[in-house]
Amino acid sequence: MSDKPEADTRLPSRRIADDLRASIERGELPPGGKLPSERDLASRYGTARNTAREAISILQSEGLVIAQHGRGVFVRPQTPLMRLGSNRYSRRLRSETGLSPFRIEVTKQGRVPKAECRSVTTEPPPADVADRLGIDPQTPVIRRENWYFADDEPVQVGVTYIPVDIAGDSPLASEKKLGKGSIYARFEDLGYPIARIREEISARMPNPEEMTGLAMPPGVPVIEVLHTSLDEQRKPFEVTRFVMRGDLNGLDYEMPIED
Amino acid sequence: MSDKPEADTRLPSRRIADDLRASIERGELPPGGKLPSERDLASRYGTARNTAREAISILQSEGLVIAQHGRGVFVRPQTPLMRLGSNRYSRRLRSETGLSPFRIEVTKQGRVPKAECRSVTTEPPPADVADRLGIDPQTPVIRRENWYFADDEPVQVGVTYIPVDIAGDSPLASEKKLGKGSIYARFEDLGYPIARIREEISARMPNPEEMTGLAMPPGVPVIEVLHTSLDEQRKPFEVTRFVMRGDLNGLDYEMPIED
DNA sequence: CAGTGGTCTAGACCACTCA
DNA sequence: GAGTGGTCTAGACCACTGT
Repeated sequence: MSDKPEADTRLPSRRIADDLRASIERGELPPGGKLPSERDLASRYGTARNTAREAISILQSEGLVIAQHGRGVFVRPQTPLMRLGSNRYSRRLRSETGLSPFRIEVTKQGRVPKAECRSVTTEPPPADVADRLGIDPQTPVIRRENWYFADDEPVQVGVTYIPVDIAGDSPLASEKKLGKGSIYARFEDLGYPIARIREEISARMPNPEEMTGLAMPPGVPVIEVLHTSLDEQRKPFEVTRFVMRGDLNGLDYEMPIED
Repeated sequence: MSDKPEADTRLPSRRIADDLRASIERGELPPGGKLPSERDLASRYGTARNTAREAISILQSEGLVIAQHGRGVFVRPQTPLMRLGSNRYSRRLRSETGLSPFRIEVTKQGRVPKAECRSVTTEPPPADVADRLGIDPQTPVIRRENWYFADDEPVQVGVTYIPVDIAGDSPLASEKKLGKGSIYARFEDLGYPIARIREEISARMPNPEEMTGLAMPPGVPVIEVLHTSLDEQRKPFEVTRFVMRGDLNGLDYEMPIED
């Protein structure tokens, strides 16, 4: 009856993927819910198991589902993003709470924050960092590598580069605790109050090291932020490269229009 | 002789992927260069073709290579990113050049910019947009959909939402040309000079519509920017959601530290 | 036309999880 | 031990690109 039934020209793998995606979007498969097994899908659609598997890998690359060996394939639960804001650097926030914005954000989500300085070394900086610092790429600088966790899950890494003639033998150059307030309180001690920031943002897929280091599920990009701190004379005194899991982090800037 | 030769415990597909990735990183396979064919790799490594194919799909999901049907698999050439900056909204830049920052950036790269307003409608906004505008999600607003191209390649989409009581029957509410200067010149005409902006940034994999609309290669994320324009009383008067190809676009903010 | 990637089949064995 | 995903094989046919 009615229209002539158009043949479904879609490939079997696409058809399975489309059906599953629709189920997810309609909410029939809720976040955290379990998809049918590969063997199940294959027999239901009358295909080989590999074809059902291909369908799932499409959804995986879209970041919609996550497979767990021996358990099943699950709809990726939507964790609310941590919103790192431009107020991250606010002096008032720093002194009022005594907490870093990272700790505030994570705590707000009911998770337990942890930050850890994994290494402090002296070495020549990458070319883009040297450029932002306005120095020669051969000149060694202090390099501090920081890891940030929520409930012991790694969520971002920050690598900070500081010219040696600025850090001197201050706490910034040593592996010991930085002391009260954030790293920017130490820069202030040294006569470099933070007055302006520049943040260059890009998104890309993680490389294998980031994939394991940040325990990234497939189908999730990273956000890379190249941060530069400027003092009142607009002189750069510190550059940090942040790499963050894109499924857990976001950015939130509010700023005046200048000119 | 020497050490006992440790067995290579890596899976065949990983081994092939690792070898190819190393070749790319060493520059033996330069950007734009062609990888060996799948059948080639399979026979070289003594595996089935599917295994070589799996290796390539790993590199593809890392955004390192791009496959072209009937031609081969190629190392993804690195196009320089367009850096959209906070100066995007600068009044001075607007009046000095008469060009939008998008046009300036694309032209700087030796490509031909094109912007096109694809539709202007009136409808209820998405929940997050209504929230930023401080209005009820049921209230219809003006919706303007803009597409941006470089050399006729789509690079980003922007969907702008404007409360009806602000747009009125001004050019903002019609499909006609907006006139000299950018859209912000029109808001200024209406008594809404842009004084501050808020930009909320996230990264994710494209959904199927974005994939086709922006002609996205696999293994490339999108950057989503939820932009809010505020007037001198910090009243929001416009929200735009930008979705940009992550392999062609980046952001560049410079701002003062407030407080 | 030959060569390429895209999709699929029908099996197989392994590693992991959970009752 | 039953059920799950992870990997692999050895084929097949198709669609697309080049000459």
